[in-house]
Amino acid sequence: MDQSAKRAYHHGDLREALIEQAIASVNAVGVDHVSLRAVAAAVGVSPSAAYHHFADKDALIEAVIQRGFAELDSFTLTRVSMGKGECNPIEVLRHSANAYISFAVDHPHLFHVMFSGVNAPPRPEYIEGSILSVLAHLQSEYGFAETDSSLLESVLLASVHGIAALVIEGRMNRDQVPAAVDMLTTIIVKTPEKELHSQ
Amino acid sequence: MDQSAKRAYHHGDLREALIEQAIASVNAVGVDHVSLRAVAAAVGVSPSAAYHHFADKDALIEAVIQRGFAELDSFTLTRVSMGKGECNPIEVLRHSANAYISFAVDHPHLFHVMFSGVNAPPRPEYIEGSILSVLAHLQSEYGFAETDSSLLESVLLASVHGIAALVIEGRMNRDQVPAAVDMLTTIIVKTPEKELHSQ
DNA sequence: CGGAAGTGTTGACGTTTTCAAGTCTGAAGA
DNA sequence: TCTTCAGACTTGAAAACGTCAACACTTCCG
Repeated sequence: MDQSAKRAYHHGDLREALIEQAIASVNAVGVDHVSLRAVAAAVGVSPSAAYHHFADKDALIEAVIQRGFAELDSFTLTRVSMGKGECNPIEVLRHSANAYISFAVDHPHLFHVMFSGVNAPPRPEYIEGSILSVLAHLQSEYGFAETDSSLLESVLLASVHGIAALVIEGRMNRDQVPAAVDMLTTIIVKTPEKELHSQ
Repeated sequence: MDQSAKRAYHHGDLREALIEQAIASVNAVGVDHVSLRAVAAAVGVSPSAAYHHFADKDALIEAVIQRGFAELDSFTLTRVSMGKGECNPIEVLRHSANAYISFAVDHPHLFHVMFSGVNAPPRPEYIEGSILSVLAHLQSEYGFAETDSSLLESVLLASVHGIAALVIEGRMNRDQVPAAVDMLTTIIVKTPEKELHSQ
């Protein structure tokens, strides 16, 4: 039996195909202009077929969002592990940040849906891992207080995310990203802990 | 003649009323669930009436976005000028940043549409003004190089924007915002310029 | 072999954006 | 004052959308 032959009736893995096509559509025209009917048509099934795999359109979009986070994660991870000789945690953070921003800039519409929740469920995010490793490094090197760690982590994450947003909107040049990331990380590393409390 | 009486046929300033109602709807349910028909009905006109004032639905949303930026600006501005005795530029920046984030958190849906453009036209943003004043202060105090100014400005703006995004999504507690803003500004102020180039 | 569960289709309902065609109104000119 | 006319609004309908009930095919398991 030829398992690669297209079956006329049963698709094989329609759920997967719908998600894939929906991601492509989101990337192409933005989530506002994605229609279930068009996605189904592109995959070659009737609009109703999707309802055997997703409760409604929102459920499909939610699947797209989850897939987006997974792709962001794996993209950042492979980009970081490519420069494998690198052990300096600050350099690792820089690579993570640059990868995160690259992904955002290359998939602006997908990135936008991913962060469109008003009180979204928690998502995986690899970059947090590299941030934490930098903080650990700083702590052993400069003796940062534990209490500041979570706040500093948030500020770092926010800054990286914000740079991505700025670039997507065309308010910051893409070429400036590495310099901005360097500046950000440098600023943080070069600030001794006691300064943080002596404002 | 009673100019406050509602005219049955001619609305008076339908364009304005539509924008106002559209902003309210966006704030209430998010842009995805705003319909032109509902907006028109809420204002008391037929759906087609809107097309005498806007090319299409997207044009109305674009007007909402512009209005959103104007409101963000005026909100930030009045919040800053309330603490008028304050002359320390760093404190002014902190107030600006906190106001910016407050606005975002209080109008999450509006904030989200405002930054949904992929290569958006330039928007006014007051906070840039306060950032610039801080940079000027830093330059005279610590002798920052001019070349770094625009980059540092972007990083600051990005960080503030990113904190707002984090809070909206529920990944950072609202109470932590002042501490995060303090930390961010402190880190930047306490970093002498030469450190920036000695990575 | 036979039926049940799963997967896809058809056709339809209600709602949406959008537009062409028509109606009303207020104001300007005779 | 009367007429006229451009602009503001309505009506009605076309096309597309999300969604669902009812039906058809296919696979798998007993």
